[in-house]
Formats: sequence, structure tokens, C-alpha cells
Amino acid sequence: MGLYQEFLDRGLIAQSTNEEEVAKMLDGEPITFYIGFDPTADSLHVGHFMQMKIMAHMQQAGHRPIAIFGGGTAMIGDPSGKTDMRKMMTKETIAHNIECFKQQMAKFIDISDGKALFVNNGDWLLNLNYVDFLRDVGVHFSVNRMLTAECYKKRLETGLTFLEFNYMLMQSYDFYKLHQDYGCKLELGGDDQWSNIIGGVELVRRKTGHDVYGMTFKLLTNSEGKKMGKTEKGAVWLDPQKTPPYEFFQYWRNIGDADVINCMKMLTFLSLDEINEYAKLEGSDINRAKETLAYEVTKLIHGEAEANRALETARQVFVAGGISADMPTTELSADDFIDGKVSVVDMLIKAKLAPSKGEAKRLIQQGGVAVNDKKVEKFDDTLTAEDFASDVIVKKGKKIYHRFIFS
RNA sequence: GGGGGAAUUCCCGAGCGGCCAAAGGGGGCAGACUGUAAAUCUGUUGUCAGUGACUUCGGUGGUCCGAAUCCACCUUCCCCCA
Repeated sequence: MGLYQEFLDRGLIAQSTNEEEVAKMLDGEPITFYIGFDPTADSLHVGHFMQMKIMAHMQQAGHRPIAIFGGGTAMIGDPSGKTDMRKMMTKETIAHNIECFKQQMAKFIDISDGKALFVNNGDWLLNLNYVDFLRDVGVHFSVNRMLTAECYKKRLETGLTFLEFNYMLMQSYDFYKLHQDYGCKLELGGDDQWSNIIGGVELVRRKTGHDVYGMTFKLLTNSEGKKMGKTEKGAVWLDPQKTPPYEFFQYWRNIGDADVINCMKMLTFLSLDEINEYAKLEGSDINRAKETLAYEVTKLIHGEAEANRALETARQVFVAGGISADMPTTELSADDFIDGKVSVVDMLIKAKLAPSKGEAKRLIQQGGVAVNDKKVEKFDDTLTAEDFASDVIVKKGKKIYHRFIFS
């Protein structure tokens, strides 16, 4: 099966500037293509992972990926689809974020012997001469057209600064630059990048007369159309420091029924045949699909060992109701004990299971806390040092387990 | 440059000078029901303390016994005009 067909079958493709040509390119001679990443945080997240997975797919098929880090564009901030202007980032932050991105990405993309390139658009964007740029690039853009672009729609209601309005030109210039320097012929990206991508395709054509192409991939959304990979606490990060593997695993283990198969197709390398088998599951059997999804995605990002540990932990906790060494753990010290006792409330706070005493008390009063499987009845319950002879497991709500040790 | 409007607790958004820790919705958290799902229902949602105290309503001062509510200045944002 061809690469293009594979992308199509997995439901990854959103739109392309020229379907026929792009399909031919993907399954034809090696080409150079690029995907941009704006360094807006110090870790990649799940949304980026999809892009990386696509790059890896492409690389396996013989194509040469260029990952472009937006050291220049991040100075502006992409307004696409945003309701508010982003806080402007300092150069130092951006540089730091790029380093973090590079390290994470190098695990998925082979950059040896020039098989893939990591470039920073700050290298050329930051030194542009304003007037020259306007004459070279700005002249090719119609404000009228830009204003009708879908991605600015929201911003036309709330306000769009000229700073951000320039973002499209910068990104378009990237494509031109990569085309000139590396013969790059294809830009890929999330579907929110569509406007920016066609801007680049058009700019290259106007300036060089060459045909280049763009294609966007579906964003990872759930069945309700909401973006996935976000929790109350923020994004689901790839950095194990920011989102521990077990938590990462649990995120996928807990997704809605309607989203499992989609996620499998988009995020794992499982064959479509295999996925179709999972799609036949119904009722509580769907949990098997969720477990597989969680395992596979965790394996891709954190490695097999971590995936196994997360899976084991989850099974022990939820199926056997047992204790696992891999549970999030808080170590208590003698200072935490007053008169030889430590209150459950204080433990919850120490483990960050509750942000304040009031909330910790409420949790207990509403019956949401159990110590060693026994529901805590009173909010002023305490434990003594003897209780810690073996590990103490605190359960918050139905799914959050936390281990306390004291030695 | 001129004129008008706005800034409220995680978000949106109400808020006669006292009865406002501040309506309502969203979101979050917990409980019931379940399949570690969804939907639904219930409770809860500033901090500390068991009848209470304390810190909040863009910022700084002021008026008043008393201010999220009134005044002045400042900051930011939006809209209309040039």
C-alpha cells in the first residue's frame, strides 16, 4: 500500500493543494519536505507528536524531512485560530524551548548523515531588512485576501495586531527560503496551518514559477470536536518530567469510547487490519482497545520499559486493587509528624492531591478519600508512625492513587 | 488627536454604598449510576479556623461610620470619528 493511501486510510489527511500531485510525490522519488514547529513551550506535546510521526513515516519512505523551529516566527506569534494574542516571548525563552524541542525530536527523527535537517527560521527572519522584505515578499500578498482567511475570523471580531498579521508572510517566506536552499517541495502541517501553507505555496510560485505543494493533517480532536491532548492541568506533554509516563498512559486509557479507534489510527503504528479488529469491540470490551492504545502510544514516546511499567501499575491498581511501586509516591519526614501523628489533610496537601486545607477537608467530607482502602470518615483523622510500617496508599476519587512512605 | 465604553473570583458574566466571599452559566473536584467510558442526577468550588476571622472585585490615593459599588489620577483593552 502506498504512503498516501496509508495516510488517507488512517484518516490523517485534511486537505492538500493538489491531491493528485501530492499523492504522486509521496509514493515517488525522494523529496524534501518540511514541517514547522513554533517553540511556544519547553516541551513538545501530543499534537506535535502526530506531526513527528508523519515525518517519521515519510522518512522511512525515503523522503528527507526538514523540521523548522520557529525561532523567528515565535517572536511574532501565530494568530491562526486564536482568540487572543499570545504573550510575547523573550529571545532567551525561545532559544531554550528550541533546544528542548530538538532533543525530544531527535528520538523520533534520524538526523544522521543529513537524512533530516533541523533548522531555525530565526537564522534568516531576524536579520531581514524591513523595506526589502516588504518589496520582495509583501508585494505578493493581498490584504483583501488575507482578511477573508478563515484563520483570522475570530480575530477580526476581537482585534488583530499588525504584528501578528505578518505571521503569514514570515511563514510563507520560510517555504520560499527552504525551496531555494534545499529544494523543498512540500509543506506539511496541522489543519490550522492551512492558510499559512497556501500563502507559502503561492509565494514560491510567484517568485520562482515553480510548483510546490502543501498538505495538512487533521487535528487530533475527540468526537465532540474538541482538541485532544489537553487536560485541566494543561497539555499532555511528551517530557516525562512534565507528564509522567503513568499519567500519560492514563490519559489515553481514559479517553471516550468514540475516540479510541480514531486515536489508534492516528497515533500508533498498528496495522489497519489490527485496528479494525479492535473496532469490532463493544460495551466494556472497548476497554481492551483503550488499553492497547495507551500501551502503544506510551511505548512510542517513553519506550517499551516505561510502557510496561505503566500498564502493570494500571492493572495492579485497577484490577487487583493492589499496591504498585510505580505509583506516584510521596515520602514523609519526621517533620511532618506532630506529636507522632500526621493528619490525612496534611498528607493530601503534601502530595498535591489537594491545593488547600479547605479543599482537602471537603474531599474527605464528600467521601472522596480512602486510606488503605478504608474510607476516611472525619476530616481530622490522623495516622501515626506505626501506620507507616508498610506503605500507605491513599486513594483520591476513583482513579487517583498515591503512595506514602516514611522511614 | 477628538469622543464613548470596559476592566469582577479558573473562564464567561451579574452585581440599589451596608443583607457581597459577591447571582447565573461554563469548567473543575467529589458522590450516585457504570466499563478506569459517555450521558444523567446530587453536592461542592477564596484562605485559615467548626457559630468566626482574614485577604479579594485592573493599580494608587480619596470621600464615608461603611465601598466591587462614589470621586481623582494612572494602566490596559475595545468602539466610533480624524
